[in-house]
Amino acid sequence: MTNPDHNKSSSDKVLIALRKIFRSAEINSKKLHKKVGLTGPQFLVLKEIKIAEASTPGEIAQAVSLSQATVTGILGRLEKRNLIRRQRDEKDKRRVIVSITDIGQQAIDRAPPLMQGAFVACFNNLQPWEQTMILSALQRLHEIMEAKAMDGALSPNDRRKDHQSIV
Amino acid sequence: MTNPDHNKSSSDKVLIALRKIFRSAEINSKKLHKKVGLTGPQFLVLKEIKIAEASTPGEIAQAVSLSQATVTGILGRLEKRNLIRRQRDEKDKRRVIVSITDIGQQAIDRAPPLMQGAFVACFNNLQPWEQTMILSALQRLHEIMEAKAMDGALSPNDRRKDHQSIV
DNA sequence: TTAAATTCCTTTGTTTTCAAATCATATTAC
DNA sequence: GTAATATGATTTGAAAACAAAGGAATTTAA
Repeated sequence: MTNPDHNKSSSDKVLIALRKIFRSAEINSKKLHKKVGLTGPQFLVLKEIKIAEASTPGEIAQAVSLSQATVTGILGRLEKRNLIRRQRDEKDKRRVIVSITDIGQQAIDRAPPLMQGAFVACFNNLQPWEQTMILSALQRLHEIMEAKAMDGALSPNDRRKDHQSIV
Repeated sequence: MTNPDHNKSSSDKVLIALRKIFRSAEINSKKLHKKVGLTGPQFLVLKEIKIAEASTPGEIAQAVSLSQATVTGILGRLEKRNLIRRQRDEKDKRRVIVSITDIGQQAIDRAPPLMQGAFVACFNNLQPWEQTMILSALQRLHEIMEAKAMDGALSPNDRRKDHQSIV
């Protein structure tokens, strides 16, 4: 049967764990969409708009770690459903000011209990030290992956024949 | 002046950290595509086909933790470029046997040093305790995200149930 | 003051991803 | 032996994600 897990290196396991996490997140996002009407990324962006009062696509993109192009797409979907509005900044007409509508407010107020239900609850139930540990592990991992994204090729000598790169 | 960490909760930070990791992986995948001609998922699937000698879309999907539909899509792109071939199983005509071609072999042999080099190298340079910490944090996180409805549990290895999270 | 560079957003094109619907084939039940 | 069910793959439809190219507006430089 597949997935013998033995003879896998530590880094392989990390990548596999990441894949599973992403998959869980993805599947859950779809479920939420059916249940609440908002996908994970939509919720994330909408929430950012709410707490920032008003913002621009670029700022939102930075805040949530998405590309500007991606945010534009999400914004389009949110706008089509009147959850947000876009207005050209009068002072600097290159900029677009994004703000949340009443409907958006309601959506975001209604969503959290459902959204955060399990994950946030579970996570918050962890001991503080464990929360901290998870967070710093993720941040460390991100550092490593950014380093990797930078150069691309490095040690060609290190040719282990097994497995699984790139999440 | 966005993103002064606002009033983000610990779980928010975890989700953001995950987003950043995912983003790094995504960006890296695109770079690799330009350099090697294979995206991360394509490499992953192709490699699985190689080591499994021959397999079916369903088995591949399980092995790499992707849905069958997703694998079908990737397979289509790989087949179009003659990196793999598909043949109907004569015994059970519902099944499709996927196997790697010579061209696919070459592609996969050429890719690995570029694909894995940096991440694996960086990760392996960490102290063992740090590797362990990262891995267990990820596994813990995955548990949390998958937590819920552990009712019957089909097979011991394959537990996909109900999840709730965002990212 | 006009031309060039920069900034900000959107558009375009491709890939990845999923669920749900669909189609064909197998297996089981009656 | 046929009808119901199950299984495996694909198609469809939608969202997400990126880079790269494009259009407008602003800022800088000449």
